[in-house]
This record gives sequence, structure tokens and C-alpha cells, in this order.
Amino acid sequence: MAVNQAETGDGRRLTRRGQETRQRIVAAAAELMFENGVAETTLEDIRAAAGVSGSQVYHYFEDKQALVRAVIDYQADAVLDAQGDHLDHLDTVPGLRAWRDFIVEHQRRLGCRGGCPIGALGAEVAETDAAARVAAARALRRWEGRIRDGLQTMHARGDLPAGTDPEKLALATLAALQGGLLMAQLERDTRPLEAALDAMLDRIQSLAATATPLVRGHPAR
Amino acid sequence: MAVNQAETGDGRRLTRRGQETRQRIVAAAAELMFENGVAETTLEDIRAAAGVSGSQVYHYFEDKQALVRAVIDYQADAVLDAQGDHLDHLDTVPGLRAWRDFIVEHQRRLGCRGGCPIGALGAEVAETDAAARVAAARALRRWEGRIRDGLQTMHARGDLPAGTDPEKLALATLAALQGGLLMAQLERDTRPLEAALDAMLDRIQSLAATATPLVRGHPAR
DNA sequence: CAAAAAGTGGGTTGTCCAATCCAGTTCTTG
DNA sequence: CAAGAACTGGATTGGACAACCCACTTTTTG
Repeated sequence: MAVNQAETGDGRRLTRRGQETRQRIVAAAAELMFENGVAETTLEDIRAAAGVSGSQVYHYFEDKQALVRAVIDYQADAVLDAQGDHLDHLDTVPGLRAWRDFIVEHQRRLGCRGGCPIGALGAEVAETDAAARVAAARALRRWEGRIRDGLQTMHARGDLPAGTDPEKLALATLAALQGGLLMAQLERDTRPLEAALDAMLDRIQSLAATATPLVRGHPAR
Repeated sequence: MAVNQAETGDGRRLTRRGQETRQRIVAAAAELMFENGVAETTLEDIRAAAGVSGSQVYHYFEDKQALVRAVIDYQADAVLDAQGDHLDHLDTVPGLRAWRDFIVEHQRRLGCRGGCPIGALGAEVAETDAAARVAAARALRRWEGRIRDGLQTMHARGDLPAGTDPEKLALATLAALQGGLLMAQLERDTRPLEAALDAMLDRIQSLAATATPLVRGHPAR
């Protein structure tokens, strides 16, 4: 509740217009920081891109760090949104493969630039701004939660062996994705991303092949 | 050859003393940039940490970007060095597990701070400095090459099924490692790193279990 | 509908830091 | 061992940018 109650940081409530302006600033900052990194993005760039002027940025944000934190929260929503329905269908191997294809295709369209909006941003500020690091970690946990939901459904359904730990597998899958995105960004090539996701999905598929079905057939006991 | 022929960038050769000074600057820069990131590390910090003064940094490096590139090359060597013998024994499952344990333990000792010296640095400058991005990509390829050597040995020995692609598997393993390191850095917890590496090694181990041995027994044909 | 709060636009300031300069010292080699 | 190149130390400069201020306008609310 009140998660998206837009405020200026000191708890003041904003009018509708103010919320829109604030949102425009965050969106502009998110895009610029994604393209050029935090350090290379000046508040003046953001001000111009958002179409607001002068002290506006400081009206809504304590300082640049506060804006960075807002951008991380914004990207957390944006990244999950962008994956749309795919995240609701990670409970079958074909669903997982479709998700993989979507991500790879998305990176290809971007020319492998920017990496992960959350991971890359988080890494840049991790050792400088503890609050931003925590915000990025929280964003990744939300993402991981969606993957975990799918794998846990498979597990509960008996599509994964009883001994498997869906939570650990979800964590590994997101890590593979993050590493694949990072390497794709550095090499400007989707191959590392494809290799990483394929290896994880092959692993999941081979686990699924050895599972004793619970739904049809008799439960393993 | 002449890979480590230390120069000041414009091709001038350095005396022994000059090489040492240059090396001290790079090492100091590497440490500071690992701890605080490139943007937060000033040339003055580096100068002081290296125990040299004034124009010294500019004597050896064209500008800050050139120093960053030298740091990436330095870290490429340092990271491979730090893994020592482990990289020579990635051709058996126990060897891979020992490597995994070493990396996890190393991160634990660091309190999960800093992430990967190559990956984190590369990500920070990827969209700003193409040469640095390429240097980081090259460093990762060297690393990946060492992993690939191990897996190719296993493959040639018949410990991996004929259908497997050791190169792709090596790429996936390094990606999982990179993503694990990134997430460990953000969460200040080795669990994501452990999950990522364990998943990849479990995958390799299960492939090994289904392989038709070539050395003993008759070759698959 | 008036008073107060919220929002706007632009100008200013002070700091930090990359990059340059130069005068002086220490190595190197013919 | 002398001449010149390599190296050192500190001081300076110029630009960029985060952060602040204030006069003015628009929106909200009692």
C-alpha cells in the first residue's frame, strides 16, 4: 500500500501535475542513465530531456543520489513490465524457452547496449551508495520471485524431482541471465546470453525429464 | 611477444625504474577503482596511493581513460593469477568443484564487495569508452578460454557426450559466474554465486554421467 | 475567491578534478 | 664522466557540474 504514493522525499504529497512532472524526470533520468551510465548523466541533461527547468529536479529530489534510487525503483517496474506475460508462464519448459527467446531478441534489437537496466545501474553505484545497492538488490529479488513462482509450480506439479530446490534454481537462472547480459554488453554479441540461458534451461529440462509425475501416475513416496 | 613491453602509450621505452613506477600507479589505480569505482577514483587519490607525485600519472598515461585501460589489462592478469592452479584442473568434476569453492571462499573473505574486477569495471565504462569495453571483453575471453580448455579436455576424453558443445558450455559457465558475482555484490551474500555455479556444475556433472566413455570401454560410434 | 501552498524558470556559486606547465633532479649511455 | 634523456614535484588553470537561491506564476483549498 502507498507504494507509489509519489512524494518529494521529505513526505510532502504532490498534486496530480506534480506527480506527472516527477515521473517525467525519473523516466528521462532512467533512459539517460541506461544509455550513458550514472556518472556521465548530468542533472542538466535530465532537466532538458524531461522538459522541465531549473530547480525542478531539486524540488522533487533531495539530491542526485535520491534520483538514482528513484530510477532504480522505476526500472524495477519497467523491467518486469517489459517481460509482460512471459513471467506468468515460467512453469513449463516451452514457457521458459519463449521467455529466453524474448529476452535474446530484445537485446539483439538494442544492439546489446546498456546491459540490464537494474544490474548495470546497481553495479555502478554499489560501492558508493549503499541505499541504491539495496534498492537494486530488492529489484532483483522481485524478478527472481517471478522465476521462482514458475519453478515452484513445476515442482509442486511433480515436473521437477522432489530433491530439487526451485528457489536455488531460480536464483541460478537469474544469475545466469545477469551474467549473460553483462557479457553480451561487453562483447556486443548475444551469444554469451544465449549460452547462459540455454544451459540453465537445458538443466531444468533434463531435471524435468527425470521427474516422477505426481499429477498423472502415482506420487513418488 | 612484447606484450608486457611497458611503454608510456606513445611508444617510448621505459627504464627499469620507470616500469616499476608505472606498475605501482596501475596497481594503486586497480585497487582504488575496484573498491570505489572508476568515477569515484581521482587521479590525485591514485597519485597519493602509488606514492608518486604531480605530473607522474600523465607522464605514463595519456589521460585517465588510458589508465583505465591499463587497469583492465592488469586485472585480467591478476584475476587469472589469483585462480592459480585451479584453472589447470577444470577437466574433472572434482576440479571444477574445487574451483567453485575457491571462488566462493574468496568472495566471502571480501565480504562480497567489489564484484568481479573485470566485469564491474567493464560494465561501468562500457557505454562511455569503447576501447575499455573491448579490453574487458578480451579479458573475459581469456578467462573463458581457460574454462573451455578444461571442458574440451573432458569432451575429448569422452567424459562429456559427443553432442555437447564445450565452447558454449564454457561461455555459459563464465556468464553464470559473472552474474553470480554481480548479484553477490548487490546482495552482499554469496548465495546467488553459489547457486549459479552449482547449477552449472550440476549440469556438467549430469552430462558427464550420461557420456559414453572413450578411453576405457569402446568408443561411441 | 482570496490566501496559501505548490510549482516554475533561470541565474549564481563554490567545489572538485582532469589536464597542463615548468623548474629542478636523477638516471643512463657514448 | 659529461651531456642529454628520463624522471620527479609541486603549482596552476580552466571547465564542468551539483547544489542553492529567489522572483514569479499557477494551482489548490478553506
